[in-house]
Amino acid sequence: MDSTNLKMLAKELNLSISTVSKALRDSHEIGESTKKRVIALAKKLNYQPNPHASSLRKQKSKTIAIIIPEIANNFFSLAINGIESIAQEKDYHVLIYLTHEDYNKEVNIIKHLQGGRVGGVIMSLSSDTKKFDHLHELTAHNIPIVFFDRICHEIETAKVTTDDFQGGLAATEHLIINHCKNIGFASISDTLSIDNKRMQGYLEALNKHNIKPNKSSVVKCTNSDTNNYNKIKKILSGKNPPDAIFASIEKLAITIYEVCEELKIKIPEQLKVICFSNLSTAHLMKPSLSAIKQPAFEMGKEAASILFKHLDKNRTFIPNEHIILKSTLVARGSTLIK
Amino acid sequence: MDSTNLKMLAKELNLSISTVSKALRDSHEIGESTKKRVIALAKKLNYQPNPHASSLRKQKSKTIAIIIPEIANNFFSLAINGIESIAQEKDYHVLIYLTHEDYNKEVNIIKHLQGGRVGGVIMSLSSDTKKFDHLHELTAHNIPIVFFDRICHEIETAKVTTDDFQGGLAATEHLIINHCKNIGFASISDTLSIDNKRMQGYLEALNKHNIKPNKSSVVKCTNSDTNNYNKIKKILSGKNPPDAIFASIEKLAITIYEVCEELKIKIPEQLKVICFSNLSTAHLMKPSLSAIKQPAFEMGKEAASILFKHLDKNRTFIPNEHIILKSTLVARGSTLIK
DNA sequence: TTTATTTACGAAAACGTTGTAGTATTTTTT
DNA sequence: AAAAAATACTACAACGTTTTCGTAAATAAA
Repeated sequence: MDSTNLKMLAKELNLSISTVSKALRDSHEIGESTKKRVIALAKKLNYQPNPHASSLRKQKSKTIAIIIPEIANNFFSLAINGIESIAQEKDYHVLIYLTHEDYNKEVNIIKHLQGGRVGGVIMSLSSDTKKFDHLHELTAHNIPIVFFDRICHEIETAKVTTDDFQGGLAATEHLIINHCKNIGFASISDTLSIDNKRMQGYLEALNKHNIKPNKSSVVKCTNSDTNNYNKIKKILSGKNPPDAIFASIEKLAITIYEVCEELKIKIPEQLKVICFSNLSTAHLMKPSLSAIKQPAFEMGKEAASILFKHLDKNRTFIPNEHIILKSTLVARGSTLIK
Repeated sequence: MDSTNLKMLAKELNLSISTVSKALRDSHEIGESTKKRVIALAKKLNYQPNPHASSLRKQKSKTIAIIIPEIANNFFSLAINGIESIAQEKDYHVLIYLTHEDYNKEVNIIKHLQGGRVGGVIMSLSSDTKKFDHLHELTAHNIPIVFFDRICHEIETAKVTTDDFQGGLAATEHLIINHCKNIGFASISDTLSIDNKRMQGYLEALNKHNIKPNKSSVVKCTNSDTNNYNKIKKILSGKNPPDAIFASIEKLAITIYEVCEELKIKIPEQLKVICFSNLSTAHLMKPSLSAIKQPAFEMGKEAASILFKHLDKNRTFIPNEHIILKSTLVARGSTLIK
């Protein structure tokens, strides 16, 4: 790291370090001709200011952290894309942390960030996060958090989600309209707000159409794929199996497809499937997967915009605000009446 | 950012800053009882060292950058997963940058990193990168780069790929064995080494089986999906269309599926398709997609391990080394003889 | 007992920036 | 012509660490 610094530029130009620093930041205190000389040499020597020195001095870092449960998932990678697009534009840097749905990892990551490595955080909760002390602590250290999708109501800040209740309602009504009578719901978490909202939408749809919810049709899934596989298999091979399942997340729909393959259950004839999903190959699946598609990219953009807006103004407290973007139902083969 | 720092700890404990600093890093210069006192208070006050100060002083940052063309792609997100798993273990932080296959963005990102924000870089080239000055410059600034998948031969360093030639050979032979006579190749880039290698494997397979390569069967694709769509459509609707296509990357196979849907070409009956892919839903597609599957997660892990090994030893120069991991052919419906 | 050596700490100088508080000039105002 | 203000710079003190170099006191070796 023996790269050019202000000192070297100053010596070369016979100027003081302060003058060079100010010239590069286009201060009015510096004469035009000097500015030009400085900028020319800086360019020639490919000067890049040392970000650590700068962050230390200014006590802020033009860096944010994204904390998400996983990355091999279209929703989250699209959201990252959205965040990154704004970050690149605003000249911010993006650190990425994965919790792998593990509360302890989430806590560790957050603790680490208390040191001031980042100016702010954009995050989506791990599915087994039930306590929020670590998040309170972070905001107490003046590091703002903006939540997207898997938000935390306990923290006063900005939150970006889609209309999950509406989505759950629409998905379930779509199934009802397509003649399903015994509709199951596959959930991922008891605590996650989005999961609850989706389930409430589901229940509301049943209620609206005078279908009384069958308690055994709600499959509480976990982070273990094999576990989920077995649970779903049990339900689908039991007596009085559902004729449709609305899955809270894409991963569960995949598992449902796999179980159906093993059990030779035909989708959509015997079982209709719909889920929240951003799969790019949903339309090429067998059968093509009906989905509630979230504007993942826009959600990322929105969350990032809000965060940067506050960081740029040195506001470390972000008031409560709930941005709700619309998701859209894309009906495909998996819910088709045959 | 008014978090506890060494000064506060020192004052509280009636010790000097140096003593506290040394105690926290378990220096032999400090007595056991003092160490305990310091550590206890640090824990109580939730002390996190300021990473900027530390990086500035030590002239290294426990941070690396991942530079990749895109993220909404299973291969790259799995690779990130692999990198992150090692980073978390080694207590490194990971910055992420996307080039969106744009050479100019790649150059800008690299230039930015010259300031010393990161200790090293793990990257996969953009598909339109033909010049490598920016990369040479970065290594000249003592910031090592480890390449994975889309590697750059011009830079002397470690590179992690799969056996792309073998993969191309295997994929093509698989098609030949399945009675294909007129096999096309869909490429993404003239310059990308992996693409070339895969194509060479393809050509070698043809040669080995005495099939003379049909020049018009090599589709040179770009970064524009619609462009690719049209090119593929043209070939498939022209006269003497291929009876199989081997696509260099997954995205192109998706496009082929889409074109076939429009043209009502049946896969695999009329056209067999195989590609390099890490799609998690390949087995659920219609038809299920035959693929050369790369060990993306392991590639990321490997690249990260090599980089961290050097960084931990303060070696900024990484000697040439080419790690070649095995990819595996997974034959599925899209190449089945019917 | 005297001289080394070890132990346990502290003072101070970096690291590269940025921002405040000067200070000579020059220019403008009275 | 004197006073005020603007211009174009420089010196220096932070920011929070880490590390080198001291240095007393305690212990060991001579």
